[in-house]
Amino acid sequence: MTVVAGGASAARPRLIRAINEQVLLDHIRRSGPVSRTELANLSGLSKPTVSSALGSIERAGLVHASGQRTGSPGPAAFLYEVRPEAGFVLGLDVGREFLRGAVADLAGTVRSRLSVRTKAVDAMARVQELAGLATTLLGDAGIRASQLTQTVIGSPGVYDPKLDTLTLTGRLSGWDSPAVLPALRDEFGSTLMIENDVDAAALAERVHGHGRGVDSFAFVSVGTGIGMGLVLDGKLRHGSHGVAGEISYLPFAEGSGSDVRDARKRGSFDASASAAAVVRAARRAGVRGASSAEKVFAAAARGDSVAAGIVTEEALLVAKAVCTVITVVDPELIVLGGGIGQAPGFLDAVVDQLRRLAPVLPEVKASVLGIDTVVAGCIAAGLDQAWQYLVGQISPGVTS
Amino acid sequence: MTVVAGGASAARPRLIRAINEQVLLDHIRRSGPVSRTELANLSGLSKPTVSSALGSIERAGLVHASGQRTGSPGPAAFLYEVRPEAGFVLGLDVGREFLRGAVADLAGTVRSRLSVRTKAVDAMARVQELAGLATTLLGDAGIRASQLTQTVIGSPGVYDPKLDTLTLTGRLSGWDSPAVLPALRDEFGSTLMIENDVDAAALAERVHGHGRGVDSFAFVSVGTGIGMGLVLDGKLRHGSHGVAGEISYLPFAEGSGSDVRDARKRGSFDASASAAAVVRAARRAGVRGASSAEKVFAAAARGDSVAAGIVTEEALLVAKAVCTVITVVDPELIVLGGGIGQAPGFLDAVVDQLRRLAPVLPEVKASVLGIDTVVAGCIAAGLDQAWQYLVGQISPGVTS
DNA sequence: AATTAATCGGAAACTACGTTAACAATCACC
DNA sequence: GGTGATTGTTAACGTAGTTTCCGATTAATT
Repeated sequence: MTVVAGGASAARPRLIRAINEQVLLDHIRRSGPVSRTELANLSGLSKPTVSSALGSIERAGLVHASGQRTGSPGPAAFLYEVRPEAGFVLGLDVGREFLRGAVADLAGTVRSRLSVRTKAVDAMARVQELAGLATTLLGDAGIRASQLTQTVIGSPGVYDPKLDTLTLTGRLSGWDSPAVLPALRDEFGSTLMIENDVDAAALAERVHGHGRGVDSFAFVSVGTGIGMGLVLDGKLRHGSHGVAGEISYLPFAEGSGSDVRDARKRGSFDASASAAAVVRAARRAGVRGASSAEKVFAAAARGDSVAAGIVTEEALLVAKAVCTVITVVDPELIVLGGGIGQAPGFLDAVVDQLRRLAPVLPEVKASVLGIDTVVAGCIAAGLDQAWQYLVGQISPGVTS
Repeated sequence: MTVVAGGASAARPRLIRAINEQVLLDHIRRSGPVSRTELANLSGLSKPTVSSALGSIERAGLVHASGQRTGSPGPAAFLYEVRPEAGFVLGLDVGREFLRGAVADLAGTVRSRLSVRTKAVDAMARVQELAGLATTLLGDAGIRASQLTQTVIGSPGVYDPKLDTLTLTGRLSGWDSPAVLPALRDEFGSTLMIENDVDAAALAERVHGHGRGVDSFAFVSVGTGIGMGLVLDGKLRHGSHGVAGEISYLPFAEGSGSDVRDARKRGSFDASASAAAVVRAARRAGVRGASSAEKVFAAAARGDSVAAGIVTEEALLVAKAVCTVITVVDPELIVLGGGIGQAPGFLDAVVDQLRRLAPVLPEVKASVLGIDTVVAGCIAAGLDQAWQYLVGQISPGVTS
């Protein structure tokens, strides 16, 4: 559906060409190789119009004829598909222990993928490691840096557009220094985009996970840290200061597992509900071998009633956070992710608590995506951006 | 800016006419009486196009020439403005004690306004009272019911589009009965729209209050009940089940003032932070003459340190709710409304608490709108809807 | 009072875009 | 090899917007 927004500006005939080109591209992306006639049926446009618009798109290099379909009566139909080499996207995930990355072409095919353990001791060294990883990825994929249409870095912290800095970077020490952003821009050029890591994971969920076809959902990640990515009306919401979804700052000052030193720095909710908090609480309660949250959950699964109590307590905390999200934005779906969020049985424990707390119970699911989720989300965000850019290049002078 | 949404459909030349007609209408609405030439300059369209499109709009009856401007060289320019009689909107506010309402024309001018104290003892009697109020308002305005383009009722509770019922109606007893909605539709016809009362107030804030020109803001109302209206990207967010903004269900189970009987019915946060909870807490603390929240606030203002403590406690609760909203959606602005929210000094108390809690501090303001806010919001919502409908009628067959 | 300059509204000619209808070319199938 | 379905193009037409030009009108100037 075409929507005319609030302060609309006047439309010219070119606009409708631009819209129709986008419509055709959308269909080609979704349906793979298709013929002109099929595109006419899919889009509702007439055959001559499809031919004409497709011509522009083809001349711009975004699609190409990939083959012919025979077998049916009549001439062999030319099949058109996205030209993968029309653009490349680099996605990078900056974690505290690992750097991960991948290069994908415009069709979404991953051309190279890599994870490395970080040895960097400060922020600038980390920037250099990232640049090195990027070089390796480009080399593996056989791509020159100039061919990159878009680079997306998924990182802890939020980008404040008004201050043009990264803040609230939590466990990634030094990453909120004002020098980091210029250094990154210097390394990766003007096509660089920075996305919060959990927001990127939410985008991956939207493209590859439970969020497919869902208009509004919240991806809640509980693990080493706590965060949320919010997709409303199909668009990721960053917020006016970039802090939308920073639920580690929810004002739940639970006594039990919280650590006051963490509260100010990473948020009081993070301090009481992150993996470290689970371990702390388990140790205090006397759970043996509680060296990690996984082990506490495993103990609970084995029947350790004290550990089970810790797990229930944790489920209550997460349920409160989810309830908060429901009462504020009421999404269609909640996806739980992260080491704790995806732990076996945790989903049911959260839903049980939620039933008591929330005014309505939306769908709640555990993420089925794996370790490369953030990279996948960065790629997805980069592809979106790259498409927008390339589509804008088809017929210059059209402000859509 | 014109935005093409996700699953866009093909565009035809007619679409651009439809867009331009809307653009012209927007300018006429905003700028009052304007000439063709001025419209051409405002919109960027050429004079012949403006003349042609304006012709369609005029023939549809949405605008009319209201006069001529002389004084400058050249022929007198015809001035066009919205034809007020092209549509009428009825807005009604269903409260526990009062029913309020107003009738406005398409230009937004209020033609009649009325408040009555309700005597209804059950939901059906209340529906009848509403119908009576509507009849009086129409009579006062000299309008027939058939001339109403849109009727909007602001009411406690939320409309669940999936179940087609009102729920969570809180203090309005019987209002969530499944018979209410059919009865209302029977009385008010197919143009009836139901909006949550706090959401309506948020819309009023957007049109007449601090929300003017602000893209994303939250209107938080604290008084007899607690609620929020959330405007994101210029649009009111209802949520998938209609419960977006029902912050009375925030999982803050504060011990002090809460009443367990209320918690399940109206939400645990309502039970601990509504006006009734303030009075309960004040009485327990031994504040003399604490018969209403106003009196507790007045005592605090006079220097009663115990009452001041209650007020601080209340400010902390509200700040927690606001902090929650910030961490979830990060709006540009928070507007405090309602009897407690607009109480003198309360704003500063909340901001003080917020500084400690929230990851960022957005603008926070107290509403300056009065008792007719909900009605004004209903009128605003109805006018929007009426415009959409009437614009759709100009050139039939265009799916925008 | 006559002339000048500015402005308004519209008509003519042209461009951009999409639609329908007709058509030649092609291929599977009988 | 004929038949029928299908593909992609061409031609004619309708809608919409733009530029250019022009007559008519009015205030300001001479």
